[in-house]
This record gives sequence, C-alpha cells and structure tokens, in this order.
Amino acid sequence: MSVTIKDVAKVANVAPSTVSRVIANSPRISERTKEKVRQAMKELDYHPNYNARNLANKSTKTIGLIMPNSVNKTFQNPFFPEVIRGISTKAHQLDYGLYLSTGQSDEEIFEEVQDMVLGRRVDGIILLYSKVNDKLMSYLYHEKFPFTVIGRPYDQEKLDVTYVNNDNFKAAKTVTEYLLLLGHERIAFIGGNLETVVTLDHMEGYKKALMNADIGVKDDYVVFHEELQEGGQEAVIDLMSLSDRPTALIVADDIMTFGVMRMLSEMDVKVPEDISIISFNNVLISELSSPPMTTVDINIYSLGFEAANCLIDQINHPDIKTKQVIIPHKLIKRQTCQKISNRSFN
Amino acid sequence: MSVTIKDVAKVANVAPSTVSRVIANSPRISERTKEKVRQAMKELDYHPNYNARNLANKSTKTIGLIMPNSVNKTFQNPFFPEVIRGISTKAHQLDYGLYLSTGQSDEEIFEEVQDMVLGRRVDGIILLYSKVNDKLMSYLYHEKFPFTVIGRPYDQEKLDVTYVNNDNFKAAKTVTEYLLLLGHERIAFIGGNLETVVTLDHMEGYKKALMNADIGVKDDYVVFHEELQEGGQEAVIDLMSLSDRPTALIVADDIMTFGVMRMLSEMDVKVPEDISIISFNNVLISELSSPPMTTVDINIYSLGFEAANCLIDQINHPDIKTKQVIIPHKLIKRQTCQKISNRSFN
DNA sequence: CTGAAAGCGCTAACAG
DNA sequence: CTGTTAGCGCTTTCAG
Repeated sequence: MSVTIKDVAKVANVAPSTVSRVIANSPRISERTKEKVRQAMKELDYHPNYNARNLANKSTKTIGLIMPNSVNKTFQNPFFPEVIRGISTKAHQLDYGLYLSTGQSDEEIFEEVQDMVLGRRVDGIILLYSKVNDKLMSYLYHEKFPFTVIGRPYDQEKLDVTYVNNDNFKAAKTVTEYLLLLGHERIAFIGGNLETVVTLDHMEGYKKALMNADIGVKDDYVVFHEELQEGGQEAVIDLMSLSDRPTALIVADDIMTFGVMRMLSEMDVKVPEDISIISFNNVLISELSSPPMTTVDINIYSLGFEAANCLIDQINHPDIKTKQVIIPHKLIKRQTCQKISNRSFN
Repeated sequence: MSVTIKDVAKVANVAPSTVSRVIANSPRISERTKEKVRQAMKELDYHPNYNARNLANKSTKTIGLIMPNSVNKTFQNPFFPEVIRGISTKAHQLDYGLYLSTGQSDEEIFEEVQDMVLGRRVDGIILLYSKVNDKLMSYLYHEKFPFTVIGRPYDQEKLDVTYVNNDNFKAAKTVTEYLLLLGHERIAFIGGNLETVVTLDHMEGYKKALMNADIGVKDDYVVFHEELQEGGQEAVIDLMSLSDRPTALIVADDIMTFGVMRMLSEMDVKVPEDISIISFNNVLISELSSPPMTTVDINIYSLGFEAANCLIDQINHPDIKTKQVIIPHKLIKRQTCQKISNRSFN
C-alpha cells in the first residue's frame, strides 16, 4: 500500500504524532526534527491521505459547485467555464478543491446536495445560478450550511444569504436609456428563463426606463425564451411579425444574440442600420459576431472569484455576517447600435 | 454532530455492522431487519459520511477531471462544458462524483494530480486534452493509476493507454478532399496549438489529401495559432496578404472560425462566394454564425460519455485490457462552402 | 518539545 | 442471519 505517516515516522525516528505536527507546521516542534521529518517525507515521497485527514479533521477543504439542471442546455453557455475559472483561481490560492454536481434534474441535484452536505463531502457550496423559489437554496439556508449564490435570492425572507451578483436592474435600465437616447422608442426585450432571477431584474430595469421616459410597455415587445440557441431565433420571428416592428432589441444573453442576428440576417434585416441590438454578458466570442455586438460586460470571472472568496470566508468564520457583493458591469460599445435612422423600415 | 451509523443501530436495535450491511444491501440480512434499519435511517435522515466510508473502503467513487492549463484561454471553449456534460451523465448513472483540477500552470497541475493519486482523492482520472510529451500522462502511466485520455497519446511507447478519440486524420483528409472536389486547389489550413495531438493529426490528414491529389503543400498555407479568439483573425491577415490568396480555409475549431469570419467580413471578403470555410467540432453556437458554418461534428458529448465509461470499467477491473475507442464524426454541411467560382478574386 | 493513546465513522473478517 | 472486534490513516488531547 501507499506510504503512511507511520512509515515516515519510522524513517525519521519519531512518533506519528510528530509527523502530523510537522505537516501542520506546528510551532512547537524544533527546527531540527522538522527538518529530519521533511527529509523523510521527501525520501518516501509521502502524500497525506485525504480521506483519513478529512475524517479526523471534519473538514474536506473542498467546495461543491452546483450547476443548473442541464435538461435544457443552459449549461452550454460559455458563461460557465468562465465562472468556474474564477472560482478555480481563488480556490486554488487557498488550497481548496472543487467538486462538481452531476445531477440532471432538479430532484437528482437535490438528492446529491443533501448527500454532499450530510455526508460531509464538501465544506461549502456555490450555486452557479439563481432562480425563484429554489428548494435547494431553502434547504441550505435552513441547514445553516455555508453557501453562496451567484446571482441573488428572490424571496424576501432570505435576503441575508451571501451572494455575488451584478446590478442587473441597473444594467438593463441603463441599456434601455441608452437606446432611448439614440432615438429609439420601439424597444423590445428578449429575456431568458422566467424562473431565473436575472431575467426578472432585467425586465424590471427595462420597464423602469421606459416608464421614466413616458413610454408604455408593450406586452408584445416582451418575450422570453429559455433555449439559448433556438430562443433568439424564435423571438425574432415573433417580434418581426408585429405590425410595428421594434427598432431596437435588448437581448438577455450573448449566445442568444447570435441566434437573433442569424435570423435577422436571414430576413435581410440589417444590423444596426435597420435595427439596433444590445446584449448582456460579454462572453469571449461576443466580439466575434458580425458586426461585433454591443453588450454589457458583467465580469463573469470576478463573479466566480468573489463567490469563492466569500464562501471560504464563511467556512472559516462560521459566525461572520453574510455578505452581498455587487460586481460592477460596463457597457461595451461595439457595432450593433446606432441612432435611429429615418429610413426606419416597415 | 451529524447522525452516525451507531445512532441508526441504536434506534433499530441492531449492531453497527448490520446497518453497514443494509447500506451495502448485503443478501445475508433478513428482509425484516433490513426494513427495520431502513426505517430508522429515514427517521434520523441518515446519510453516510463519505470520508469514513472512503477510508475504510480505500475507494472514493469519484473521478478527477484534468483541464488543460488555462494560461491561454483554451478553457473558454464551449467544448469543455459539453465533454463534461457527457462525463457527468455517465458518472451520475454509475454513482461516481466529479472532482475538478484547479491548477493554472503545468507545474501546478502536476502537483495537484500527484496529490490526488497518492492521497487517494480520486479513483481514476480523465485527461480532457492530449498534448505531445505530456509529463502528466507519463506519470499516470508509470504509476499504473487508472486514467483515460480524451484525444490520444502521442508517443509510440504509450499506445496502450485507454483513450477516446475521433479519427481526426481521416476527418481532416475528408474535409480537404471535399474542398478539392468543389474545385478548390488553394486550400489553407489554420491549425490550433502545435503541441496538441489533434492539431498534428489534422495537419497530416490535410497534407495526405493534397498529396493524393498531386497538389503540393505550400508552407505559407499552413498556419497555427493557439489563441482561439485572436488566432483566427491573425491567421486571416497572414493568409490574405499572400499574393495567391487561398480560396478555401480549413479551420481547427469553430470558435476560431468565428474569428476568421469576423475578419473576413471586415475585409469585405464574402463567404462562401469569395472563400469557402470548413471547420471542426460543431459546438452548439456554430450554427449561429452568419452564414452558418460547415463543420465536422465530432460528437463531443459522446467523447465525454465514453471516456467516463472506459475509466470506470478500468477502475472496476484493474486487469482489463486497455481500450481505444473512436467516436464517429460527421460532416455537417451548412453554408460556408461552395464550388469555386470563376470570379475568384485576387 | 515529543510520545502514547484515543477517536473520527465506516467496513470486514471472524465468530457464533 | 447478526454481533464483536480490529483496523483504514490521520489528528489531538494528555502526559511527561
């Protein structure tokens, strides 16, 4: 079998407990013995057994990542690799490992999380999404298990969970105002999954801006779709069939925007000449659309990085106050928006 | 503290070992006691402690996923969520968990893997990439630790590792032949990272097809780039500056193709009228380019699914023969290729 | 400053 | 069919 702490102890001529202390770098061990022990560890290529250590410590130094249910293909979104990259970086710095959920349906995921929590498989959890009335969040909340949400909780009574979010309301409002300033009045909104908090926040921001400008919210101009690929395309069909076609589109997600632009180009509607588009996320490919899309950079990497940071804080200081951090966003102007032109079609 | 096997034993009025047997669903326990114990487990909401169980079992039921070093941003590629989805599905079916590497540089990753292996943190490993002369692969190979590669080993002496791959040579060859049949002769190749086995295989296939057609391989027509976004764009600049511009492009990756098309459109080169493009992977967004790209579907999901399958087999039957599985690919014809036209520019 | 011993929660002989 | 006991490899009192 593998080399254990006892083997090291034997070689170094000390007790196992001493070796353990050296690993923990206890100050109560003399430099001389430390050196001796370290020597032995190198010699034997000793690596501590995680499970034994975790068991004795009641801590695993790993954090669980919960993906949204992958039944619809949201998981395809390059958003996820990027948040994970952020999380990963922080986790690595602080010597934490990452454990991934594998469930496909909400029930499977719930089961899984329960196992993680009660089975002490992870020290804390990051929810990579946030949706309304999430059973999972309620569960973690009531178990008082350390967790942080990317996005935000929806129910009022859970405002005190730790989360990392963008100001999506504000972002959507600003974006709408921007289009308004460019002279657009017929502005449509293509949102994502309605169960998702970010969608709701976007919509509120959109409505608010319109109201402030004394422009009524037209129901026909507000559509939702959870499918990233087909979603954008179908939405376009609906919107372009209206008698008073919109002159500007606010789209929930860059990937969806690709679909939107695809469909528009099929219909020979020119962007931005005939219609302006503005989108959210700024995933890496978003600059590669033709024309390159104007979008809101939400700093996905930082969302992940901060989430890991907050979670680990929470793990280390169980009585710490919960934290709510807002990652700044930024409008990235590229080439899908322009002042409304007189040659507005229809 | 949490509820343990002893608590359950007490409530059910049996010995801890009996409870353990019920968990394992041992046939040597009467249905009556099984029922009694299960009852108690529900009552107490018992969930076994993973670490204790892993320690006693010397097995963790979790598999390690090793990402490529994320220094360059290859990880952004939607390829990864999709392989992971495949892996995840199989893993979930067989009750395996997923553990993610977090290292950023090759050295960090190597350290990490060594810890995983020697520290018994995972039962097996999947390498999500394959590059030439990979230290990591050599390590796992010599440790005789269960692992499978997505892609294939490059060195001759390691042909007997278990891997899941596409026939990338053939795919590239076919694709080149296809362009040849469309009348193209000036066909350029834009490859990915040269350290990557798939790139090498693509290149070989490309050359082979040209040779078979008695067309010389022009060095200027073969360029490599590891950056997904900028890569495509830079490559286009190089190629379009040639006096005899290519009339067709073979691009290593869909995301890169977005960059290629972006740049081409900036230069007012029309696809496919002026230049044909064919790409690899068929990630989900690839159908959303304008025009939608012709690409080779490599069945990313299956790559992951099979890799998990092979690995778990290997874990359960350590003496099983290694396996090499080839996932079929398929040319997806969309709208970026056409017969060479007389109005060929330059 | 270091050693002995108990224990983390579960499994696996070995008895019976 | 079920209970007793001894570990799995590490940490942590408690002595000294």
